[in-house]
Amino acid sequence: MELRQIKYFLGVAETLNFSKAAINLNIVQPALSRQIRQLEQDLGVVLFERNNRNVWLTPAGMYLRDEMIKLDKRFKDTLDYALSIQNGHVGTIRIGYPGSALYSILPEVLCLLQQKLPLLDGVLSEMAEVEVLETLVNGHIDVCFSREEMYDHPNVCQRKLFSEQLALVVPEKHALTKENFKSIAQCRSDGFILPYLADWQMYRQLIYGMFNKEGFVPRIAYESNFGATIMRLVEKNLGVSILPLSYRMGSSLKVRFIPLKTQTTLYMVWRTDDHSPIVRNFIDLCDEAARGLNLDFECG
Amino acid sequence: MELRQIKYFLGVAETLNFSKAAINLNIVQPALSRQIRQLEQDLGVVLFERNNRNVWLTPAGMYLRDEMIKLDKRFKDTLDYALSIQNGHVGTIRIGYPGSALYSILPEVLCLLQQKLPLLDGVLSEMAEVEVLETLVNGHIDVCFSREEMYDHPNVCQRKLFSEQLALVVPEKHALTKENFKSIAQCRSDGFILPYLADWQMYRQLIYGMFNKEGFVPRIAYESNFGATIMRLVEKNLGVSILPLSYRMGSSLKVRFIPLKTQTTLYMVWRTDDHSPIVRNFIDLCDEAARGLNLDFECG
DNA sequence: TTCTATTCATGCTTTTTCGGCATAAATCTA
DNA sequence: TAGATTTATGCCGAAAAAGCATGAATAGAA
Repeated sequence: MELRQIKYFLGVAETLNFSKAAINLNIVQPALSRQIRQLEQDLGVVLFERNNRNVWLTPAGMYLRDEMIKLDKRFKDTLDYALSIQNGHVGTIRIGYPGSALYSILPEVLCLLQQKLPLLDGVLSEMAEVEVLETLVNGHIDVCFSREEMYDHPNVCQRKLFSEQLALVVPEKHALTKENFKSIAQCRSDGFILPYLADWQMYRQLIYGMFNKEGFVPRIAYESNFGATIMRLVEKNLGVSILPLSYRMGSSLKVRFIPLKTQTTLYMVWRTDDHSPIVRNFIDLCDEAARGLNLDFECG
Repeated sequence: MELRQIKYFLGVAETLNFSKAAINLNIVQPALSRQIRQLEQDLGVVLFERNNRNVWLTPAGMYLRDEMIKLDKRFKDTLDYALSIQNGHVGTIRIGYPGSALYSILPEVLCLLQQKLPLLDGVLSEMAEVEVLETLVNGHIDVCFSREEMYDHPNVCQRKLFSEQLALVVPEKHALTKENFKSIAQCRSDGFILPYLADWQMYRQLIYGMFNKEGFVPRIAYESNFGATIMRLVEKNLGVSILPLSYRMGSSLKVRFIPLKTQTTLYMVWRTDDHSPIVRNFIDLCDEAARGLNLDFECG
């Protein structure tokens, strides 16, 4: 018994006429008659009652017709789903990200994911920038966002998503404003609230490079890897900070963002040996999200 | 894509080894490799990752393996059920019977039906003996029980099931007992309660033959086609009756059954042109029930 | 390292199956 | 009764599948 014969059976069951069914099935009538007879022998079930003039279904034939139509549909659906799995449209992707991705690319990516790959589940893990790489390499996540360059790392690949300005974050009552701002050296006497940054991190060099250029060493009032915490401390007059400008989007606190010249870049990172189509699709999705990103926070 | 290829796929998925799977499938390994490759091309889905040494399933392959096992089971179940339909083990049989079958063969038949053909639904219609034949011929029922001989009827077939004695039914306080009973002529002065019997009915001839033999014409007090009604009237001293002895089984009324010599035969009847396997199975079942019937009501 | 055994893939040949054609047999219609 | 329609059967060529021999790669043992 073969699927071809079942297809033929359904063809005959539809027209109840071997000649016409044969035409629909693109074979000649004798071939069809033989295949149906073969099927009946294999099954041990008489599907059609027929004389030299008429054809009709037996009760068992009617039952089989109805069931085979259902099975055929389920079969096709199953194949479609398997194709979706192969194409990376179905499954789970574990995403690691530092808090600084939360107000820029991440919501856009998740919206796109919902729209374009609704069968793909995203599992989100927020973590400090310093943890991101190790978590990825250890296989606890599949992709991550990072502000670190790691083009020379052998086990991971990286792609630039977008750049944005850094901003000085001061309490609302602070004397410094966008208008009177000239240099962060004006905050020389303020305490700084900065994320904990390891020596090897490029982001650390980016931040501290700014201080060096202006010729002072900032006083560290507090360290925190969580933007929300940092902004709250700034609001409470406990210091000033430097954060990516997109943080402005998620804050209703009484703090002021003063854009700086310096840019920070967000990257998308994945394991070199991970050829999963899900990861590939997700990277493409992030690319698309980054291209569509509106970074004009001034007007936001 | 053919069922053969799916069978091969499941074979390889089980062992993850083309050579061993080929042995299990009774083909040579190159043939198996080619068929799997063909299947992968047809589906557009890579089922196995393989190098020259190892084979393992892709995610899509795992999904398809699990789903195909389920589909295969459902497919086989469907074919089994179709075979049951063909063999008359599944469906509905409409059974007509006169009340006099109710205490003898019918319960036995229904028990056997439940045991041996649990997927066969019996639809019961009690009706007067005079209606049974017409209802059958008109196609409102598929089989019926009857006490009439109709071997010469062109449209129906008939088979004898069993014979039993007739009995005189008298009120408990009636003077006549098994011991002092000699002839129904002793009831010459009693009113008789008999079913309505058309002239053409053999059963009528059977009953009235007894009266003729004893040389008297019974006085008909009441007519009823329902045994329960007749017995109740007898209990209430409104007359005596003649019924098949098996009625004793279903009665807790204050009536006495006095066995007579005369026998009555119950037949099973069906339409000549009805070749349904369900009817055939049911007839066989009734035969079996009749053979196993315990007619020794004396000891019951 | 080298040899052997195992495993999957490829090329060629044989066998089986399937489809096409001609036609028979049966039945309905004019 | 003749013609049209429909299913079944016999025969043949084409296509597909299986078998066989062998190649290529690799893991494991000597």
